[in-house]
Amino acid sequence: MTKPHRKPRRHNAAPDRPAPGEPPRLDLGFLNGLLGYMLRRAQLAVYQDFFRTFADANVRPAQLAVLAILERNPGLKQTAIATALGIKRTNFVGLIDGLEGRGLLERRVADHDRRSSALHLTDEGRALLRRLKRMLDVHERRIAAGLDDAERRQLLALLERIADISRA
Amino acid sequence: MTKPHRKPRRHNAAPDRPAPGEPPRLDLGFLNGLLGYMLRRAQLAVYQDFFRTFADANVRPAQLAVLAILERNPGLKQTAIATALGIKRTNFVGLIDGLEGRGLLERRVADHDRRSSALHLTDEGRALLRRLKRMLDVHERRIAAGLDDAERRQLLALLERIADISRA
DNA sequence: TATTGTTATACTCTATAACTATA
DNA sequence: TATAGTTATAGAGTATAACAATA
Repeated sequence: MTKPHRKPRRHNAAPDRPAPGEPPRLDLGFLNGLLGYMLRRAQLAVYQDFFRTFADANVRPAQLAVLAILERNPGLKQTAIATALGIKRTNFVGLIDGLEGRGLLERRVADHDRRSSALHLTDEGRALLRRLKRMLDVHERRIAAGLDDAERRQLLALLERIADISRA
Repeated sequence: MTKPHRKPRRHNAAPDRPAPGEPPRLDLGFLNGLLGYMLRRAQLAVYQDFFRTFADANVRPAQLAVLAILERNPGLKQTAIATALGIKRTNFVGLIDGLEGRGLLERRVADHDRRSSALHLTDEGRALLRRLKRMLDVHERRIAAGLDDAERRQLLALLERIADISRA
């Protein structure tokens, strides 16, 4: 998956190449009409817009997802969030370290189980989240710009059915 | 993006944890109803099925895409394919090395420009492609299992409109 | 014994910089 | 000067293994 990773870091010499407006339109053979291929292209376009939108706030999709879940479920255990998001708990550690280091959330020893960390948003985290929700609104409107409300809802419903094939 | 990377390599001791059927169903807050979030989840499910389907053939999505384009456009230059797929030419080298090393395609010095490599499928590449197309058929039917024909076509159309926001 | 959080580590994907051989 | 292919390298994301503290 082509993830637009970061803002281009400024170095000292000539880059690989400037992206020339559009990729050459050539016949993609049987790729056309494949759900997997179109899904990937759509996801890529959305990620592009996401990174552009949240560059200032320096927030990545997984980070926003954590904040969103935590807003609704204060005190949730670290691993519960990780599994809900499909992230291995081992990779989740660094993600939470980052958010905690920025003062957006804090780990508290959980009641009744001193192994687990219960996560809580800080005031600063809640404040940032308010700002992020406004940015998200802009982002969402931009990527759904070509769709009317009924189409947007239908796309969401169809995507949900695709996403659920794994538990069929 | 959570890409199912490889077949689990067998090591010598206990793994991180067995994935227990389903992630706990908890309230995801404002993530629900977001195009970007549902798109990611759908893409993930499709990738899961793709890797499962093509594990035997040991073919990844980008590799299949190259073979598909090459079948329709024999002799296309390396960089033309790379840009069409949104892959940087610098990262494309290894991909083509792999396919060439497996005898599936070959690089030929292009007529009129000895800098470029014109890519051509070998007989072996064409043979594998026939097999891959049958596997792809199974894969595609599986991920679209919950949709009738009209729904599948509509999903493709909606995805295409999302994918095109970048060139708006 | 099993689970939570953690560190260490490896592989893949994507990115930039710089080289070469051609044009 | 510019372009095609290439190498080297770095940063994310995701994977497994193993350990300490706790259950």
